[in-house]
Amino acid sequence: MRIRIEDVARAAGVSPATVSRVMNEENNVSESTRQRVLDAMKALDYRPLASARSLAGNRTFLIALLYDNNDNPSSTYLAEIQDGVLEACDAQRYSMMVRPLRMRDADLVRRLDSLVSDHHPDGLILTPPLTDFAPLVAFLHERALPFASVSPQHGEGVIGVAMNEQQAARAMVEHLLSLGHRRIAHVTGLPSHGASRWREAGYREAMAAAGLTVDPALVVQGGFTFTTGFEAGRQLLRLDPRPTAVFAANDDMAAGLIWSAGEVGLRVPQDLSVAGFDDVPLARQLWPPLTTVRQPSREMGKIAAAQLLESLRGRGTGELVQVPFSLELRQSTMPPG
Amino acid sequence: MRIRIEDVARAAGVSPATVSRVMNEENNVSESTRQRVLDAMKALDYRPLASARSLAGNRTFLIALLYDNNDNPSSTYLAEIQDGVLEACDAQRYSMMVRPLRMRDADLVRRLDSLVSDHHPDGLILTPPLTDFAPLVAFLHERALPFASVSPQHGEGVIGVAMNEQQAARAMVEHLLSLGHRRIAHVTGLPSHGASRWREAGYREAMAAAGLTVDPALVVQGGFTFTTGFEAGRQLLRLDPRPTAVFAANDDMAAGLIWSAGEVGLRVPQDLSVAGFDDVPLARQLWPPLTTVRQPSREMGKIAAAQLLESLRGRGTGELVQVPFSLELRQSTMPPG
DNA sequence: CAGCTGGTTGAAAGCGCTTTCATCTGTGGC
DNA sequence: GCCACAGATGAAAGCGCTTTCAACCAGCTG
Repeated sequence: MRIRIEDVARAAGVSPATVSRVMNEENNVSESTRQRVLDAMKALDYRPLASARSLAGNRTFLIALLYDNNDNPSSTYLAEIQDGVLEACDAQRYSMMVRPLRMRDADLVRRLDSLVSDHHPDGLILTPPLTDFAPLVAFLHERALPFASVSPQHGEGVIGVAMNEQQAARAMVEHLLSLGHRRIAHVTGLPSHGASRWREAGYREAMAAAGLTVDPALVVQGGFTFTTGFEAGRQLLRLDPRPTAVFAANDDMAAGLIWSAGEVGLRVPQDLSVAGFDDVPLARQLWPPLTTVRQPSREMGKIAAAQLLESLRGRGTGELVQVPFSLELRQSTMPPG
Repeated sequence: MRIRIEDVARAAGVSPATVSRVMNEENNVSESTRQRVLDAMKALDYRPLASARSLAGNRTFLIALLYDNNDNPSSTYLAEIQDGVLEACDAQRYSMMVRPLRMRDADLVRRLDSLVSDHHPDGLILTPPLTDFAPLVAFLHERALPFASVSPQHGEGVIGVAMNEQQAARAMVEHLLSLGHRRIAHVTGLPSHGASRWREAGYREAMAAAGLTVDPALVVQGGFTFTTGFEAGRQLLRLDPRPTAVFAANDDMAAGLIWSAGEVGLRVPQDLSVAGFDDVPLARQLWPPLTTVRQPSREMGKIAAAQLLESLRGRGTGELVQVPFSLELRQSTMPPG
């Protein structure tokens, strides 16, 4: 019924061992043999049985995506990362499993342990804020499990992918400055996230470079959610003088800001410019469409997975790939009235 | 190093065959032996190697979650389903893989075929709108692959989970009627989705039961996204007389409606009541918080997976489980001014 | 030209489980 | 009290790959 390696071997006139070598891209097979085997595999539409490969080869062709769906409000962001990872896995016939974890739970490591012991993934992908959670990272090192990180806070010796968020934030604030804004507020995210710190640093850097001192009242702590953005907006719009522009650390909070402006009868962007960060689908769905920093999340997931898979094969550079950001200038920003 | 079945057998004073029988919950093992084996497994913290079980037992302990991330705008909904499925898998030591597909792509079946041929999942879970996509379902039947559906349109002989959406929609519209609204508009979803049809049917049913004829202008076609809700709102609010309440087929569109009201200076709920469907996190994040129908997506994912796993073991009832809905009455609705 | 080397290839022994089949034990029917 | 029989258990043969090890075959070296 099922085509086995033996069938391919027979068709190609070689031994199963040779077919196996071809499948695993070993380099001690002569080119002519290699071609014959590849042809036979294609002709028979051969699909190696994953469990047999795993059992004999002591690897699973499985990677696990870890995320915190509790401290990470934006399921859209995670969904995009996941899609990217899947795409990379697909290309290499790996499969992906996912594991939601909660940094708050005391048994995070135990849950991770059970994942690892039960399924033996060949490697893992960490997403923020898990990337820098010490107990988790320590566990992975202890078990010598390869992993790649998406946007880790500490990038030394880590493989994965990152974007220069500080520089991106600075560029966005410089855009607001170039429109003529001077009283620019900032709503931060959760302090435990690198994203929050980088974006605030970029904001301060741009302001300082423009020779402006930041009024402490203009920086409000948010939590990456619509609601926290909404509340930060209420607080900022009560100020006198009011800010003419607000840079929010993510799009969800920017949406909340726009909403709070509407509540007190201010119009965006005529009375208040609002800029966000991430470019989630919501950004284009808002009214007015949101000026924001585009973070290529899907692409980042794909790169992280590709980096991991490369390193699993003992190839690859094992570095932290930097992806470029871009500013999406839409209708939520304009020069101050 | 690793504890194998043989080690457990030795510790329990039985043969590996018996340990295997205990693991697989076969019923031809004496109770005393069973206990001894279970104790030994626990004492040694034995974790059977999945690939060995798969190879010998001809099953993979793997299920695949299929979704369409193209025609299904709400990544939140999918994320919740996914979490529920994971929870059920976890409990039974199954693992889950995910596969995004696009109904629009001609090669959907080919992509599914490659998933099945490469990974041999023991079963699948279908989410809307894939649940009723004929080529997909036909393929699964042809391959005799077990599957469970979440909210299928045709429930006969299908195992899975569903909610009576029509009844829920009717209840929501009845709530609006009870507040005193008479001119109630409805924004539909994508016509290919059962959700869209059921919700509209519930709306019409409630209106008819109240003895009201539905002005055709009050029913606007949307597409489940914020933007389509926003545009439907613009259209509805231009009507004269205006509707005093709108029931949107999902929360995203309800958010768009609220936004469109703001644009023309109408306040929700004083000038316009808005109700949604699904109760995604956004519903609570909006201002005002959205009155909506709670659909327990996470729970539904969990139930679908549990049903599938039961049926894989040859147990279970193999039916379509009905979950209850509830109305979340929040601040976006009030009696007409 | 014998001996060596390095590159190719195949035979065969597992990897850690499941499952068949045979064996063994205790039970009830006559 | 003996035999047939059902239930409980173990021995052993795989499941479909990978990998070690040995064999083989040029092509060189001295």
